[in-house]
Amino acid sequence: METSLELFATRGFHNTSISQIAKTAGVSKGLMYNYFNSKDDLLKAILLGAYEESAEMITKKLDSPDTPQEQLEQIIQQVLFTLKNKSKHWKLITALSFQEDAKHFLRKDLKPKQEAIIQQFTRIFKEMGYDNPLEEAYLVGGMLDGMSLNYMTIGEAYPIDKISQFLIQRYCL
Amino acid sequence: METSLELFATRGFHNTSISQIAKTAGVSKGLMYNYFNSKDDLLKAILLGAYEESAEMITKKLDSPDTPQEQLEQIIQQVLFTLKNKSKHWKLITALSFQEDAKHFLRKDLKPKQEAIIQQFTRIFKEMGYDNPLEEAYLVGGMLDGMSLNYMTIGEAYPIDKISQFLIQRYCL
Amino acid sequence: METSLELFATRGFHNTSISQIAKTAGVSKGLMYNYFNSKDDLLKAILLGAYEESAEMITKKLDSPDTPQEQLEQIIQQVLFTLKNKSKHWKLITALSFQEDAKHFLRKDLKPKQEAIIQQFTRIFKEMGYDNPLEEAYLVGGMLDGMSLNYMTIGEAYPIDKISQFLIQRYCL
Amino acid sequence: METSLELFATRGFHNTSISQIAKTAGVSKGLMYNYFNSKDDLLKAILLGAYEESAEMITKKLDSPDTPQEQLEQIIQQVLFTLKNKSKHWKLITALSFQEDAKHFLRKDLKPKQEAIIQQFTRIFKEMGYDNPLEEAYLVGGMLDGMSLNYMTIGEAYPIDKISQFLIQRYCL
DNA sequence: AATGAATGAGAGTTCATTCAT
DNA sequence: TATGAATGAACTCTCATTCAT
Repeated sequence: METSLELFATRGFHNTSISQIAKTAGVSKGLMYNYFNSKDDLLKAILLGAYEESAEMITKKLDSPDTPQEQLEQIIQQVLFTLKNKSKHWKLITALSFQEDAKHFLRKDLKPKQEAIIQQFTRIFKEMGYDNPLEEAYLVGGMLDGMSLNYMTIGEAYPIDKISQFLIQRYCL
Repeated sequence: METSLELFATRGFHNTSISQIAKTAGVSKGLMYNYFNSKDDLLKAILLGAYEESAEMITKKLDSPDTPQEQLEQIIQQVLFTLKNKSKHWKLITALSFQEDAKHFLRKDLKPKQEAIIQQFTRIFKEMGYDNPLEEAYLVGGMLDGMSLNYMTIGEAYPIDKISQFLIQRYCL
Repeated sequence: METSLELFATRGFHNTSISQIAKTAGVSKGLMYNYFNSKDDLLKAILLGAYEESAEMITKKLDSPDTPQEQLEQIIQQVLFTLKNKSKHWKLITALSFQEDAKHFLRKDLKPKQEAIIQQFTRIFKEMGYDNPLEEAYLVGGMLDGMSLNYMTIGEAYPIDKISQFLIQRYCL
Repeated sequence: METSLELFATRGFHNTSISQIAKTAGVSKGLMYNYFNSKDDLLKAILLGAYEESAEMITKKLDSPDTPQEQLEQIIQQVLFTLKNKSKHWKLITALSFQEDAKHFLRKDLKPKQEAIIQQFTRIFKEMGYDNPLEEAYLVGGMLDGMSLNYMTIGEAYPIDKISQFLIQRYCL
């Protein structure tokens, strides 16, 4: 699964063959089918793992008792941390979200998570006294998505730390 | 090329066969190879077309003699307009930017365009008297990217007009 | 289709690979899929051909205006002729009738044909004044089936001509 | 072996995997290879068992001291009994007899048995005073084969009891 | 005696590409 | 210019068989 994630994320799902995965992982092609019924099955297993590992990280600290500013900062830091540590998971998920056939599977689980984050943002901005908390939430949410997109495609060449630091300074201090 | 773009964008490059394109376009498989040396070649031709049609739209009005605020609004409107009218182009480009092997080709042309926009933003924010014009430019640029990402994957369910309106109101009025 | 029939009939459907057929027929594996969507499709095409060519031969002369004895002889001769000239078709069909999954397809077309023959026999025996025409029909029908079975599996070593001659002499003279 | 016979007869040899047999029989795949060197070996063992159990049944009562008519009836009854009680064995054997590569193995043992029956029939018909005892033997033998074929492929829908009863009445009473 | 993880050859199938027409 | 029959490499997947335990 690790090798698969690695290859799926860097070369794309359809661009990665089972043979390739098996050879890279140092096992036989046949063995893969002892653990996963199909290539799609393997993908699903990886995505499920990604959800449990990453999506949870993003939402786990949201109900802490801090000030709205601190909460917002925590979420941003959390997104940043997840993005850096689980970049392959997110790269894969984002890439798949462009494929019509994979969408159905992703939508089911991905959408609620996204909406939960937007709701958190909205609540926080409301507590911070903003006039249009929902719109502000969408702005910041979009900002984080855009930041992620750039980091995922460009990688370390994208000055993610400086930007996120500026974002925090802008909204939380 | 039109049919190819349509299919590549909705079904994915690897998920679309030459036969499929030919049949949809109403020509023979063989004829395609009179105009394009390979499937990759066809993709490159489409991407080049996409650049000429879309990327240009984004940058064309930047040297107009308006106020910085008006210039910023114009760029945002331009991005919005392009996103809506050339959504297939951008969907394809963005989806491909996740694949390591396609990156080389894209990077070459895509990066300068992106940097040009960031520079425009930076100049504008400097003229508007912002303290950290570069960082501010990255924020707004990221915001537009995030907005685009959401629109490309979610589609009309994403309230792109309301959000972009709010963005303009926030920065330009 | 000719090569496929040959191989399916002698080696069995599951025992014959597409590669084998293609190589024997002197074409590429890929070409097979220009004409047949799948191996099953190929089999169906062959079986349909078999029906049109053979089953028809068996029933075509049944409404001739001869005496019952002559009619019976004609049917027997027809079966014999078909068996000898289309032995591969019948070998394949009979072999398949043992496979649970092929049965559905075969039953649909095969059963009516069989019943038609039994009915012809019954009518003939009734006209010939037999006491139990239906039972007699089943006997002769079974006899022909058994004769076919032996001829299909043993081949020329089975004295089919002598036996059918005796059968005719027994019932028709 | 029991499970294998069951599966081979109903689903076909090539359609039945070792895994399937092992799972159905409740043992491990590996264990099967402690008792049989290969899948072919397993098939041979089953076929040998089939011969010992079934073919013997058919011939065992032939040298009884009854009248020819009674002997003939006994053989027919025996075939009928065997067919009904060992239908899976015969189904498998008959299905295999269509495959060129299995033939060699089957021919060796099957042919003598068949010829023995024909000889018995011939002797009986000679004792009964028939003019062409050998031909008559072939007719009745073929009749039994045809009856078996129909019963094996159609199953209970084939009126085997009525037909065999009529056959007995025809020749033995 | 018994297991099942592991292998690899080979199955059916797809598809980018070529080329005679 | 235009076709589509033909190819062959590569794909996903299956399964008989082996072997360390």
